[in-house]
Amino acid sequence: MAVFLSTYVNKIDRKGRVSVPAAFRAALTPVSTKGIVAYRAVKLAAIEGGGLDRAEDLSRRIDRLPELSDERDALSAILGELRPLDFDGEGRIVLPTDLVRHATLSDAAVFVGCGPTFQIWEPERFRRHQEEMRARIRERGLTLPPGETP
Amino acid sequence: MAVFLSTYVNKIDRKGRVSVPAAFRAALTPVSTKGIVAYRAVKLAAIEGGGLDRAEDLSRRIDRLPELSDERDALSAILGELRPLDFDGEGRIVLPTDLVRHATLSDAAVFVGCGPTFQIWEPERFRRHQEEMRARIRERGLTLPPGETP
DNA sequence: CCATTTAATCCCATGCTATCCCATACAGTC
DNA sequence: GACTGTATGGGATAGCATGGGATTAAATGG
Repeated sequence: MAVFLSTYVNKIDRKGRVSVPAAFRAALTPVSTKGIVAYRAVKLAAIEGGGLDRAEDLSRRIDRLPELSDERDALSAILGELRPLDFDGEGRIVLPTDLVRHATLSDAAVFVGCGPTFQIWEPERFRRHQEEMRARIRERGLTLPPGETP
Repeated sequence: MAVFLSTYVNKIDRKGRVSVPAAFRAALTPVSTKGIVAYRAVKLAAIEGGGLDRAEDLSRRIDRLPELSDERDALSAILGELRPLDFDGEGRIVLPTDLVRHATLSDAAVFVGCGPTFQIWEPERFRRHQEEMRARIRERGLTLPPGETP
């Protein structure tokens, strides 16, 4: 699966278009070179995105939850939020207005790599979020899960 | 995994390029000879770096945490900080401006081997830091744990 | 069912920046 | 003292982000 790293800031033009960073486009798997999927982040004022294959992945994972469970009902609602967004000839996407509102985007968008997914933030909001996360790691002494032990 | 040792001082040219010490490049594992990853050190005014395989490793370990968990949200913010930096034909990298600012670099960079990772410092800052660390060992009477006994 | 307006898509032009490529200096080695 | 590899500098080039029209598709109203 694709791995998104690093952070990029791109402009949103008056038509609502943004270039997806070339590095992110290059990271997409061959099955999803035509575009990405985007949806409102559940707990953050940001847009969450990933390759088109992520839709399938999410669907499969939710399908593992017990049927008729509240948990499943809630999480499967995410699937309805997924927006496939195709690139134009220059590797740009058009951000749907409701996603723009959810992330309070105006004229610039920060693309943040999160491994198998990425996030799209309003610059100032992202700066604050990043500081908060850094502080949380430092103060709570969060540590990484260990690597594989075969 | 790669092992970085010793200390090297290289110049930063007006384009922001620095040669990664040949010894460090040689220490990289075959899977990551194309470049390195760099990120702001969490507790120091320095840049931390390692092989590209380190990024994959981090991503894989964070991906083990359940999605939508607070812990994952915090730790995945680290991935956005990771900058994959490719070598040019001469083994140089270009340091992103925000990393340069974080480490207050200007025209020279000190590469310090720290085993599986390395650090990049502004020369004068590094000198002070080094003295401080030596003093801490002396004053607090810090000791090394013994080696393994198989 | 057609006409008119609106919105979305495609296509090309531009400036910038990062990347490539070659050229030089310098040091250690044989 | 010639040679190899490393560090460093600078010009040329290609890729990328961005902006603006033109063309097409969709939505709305008659």
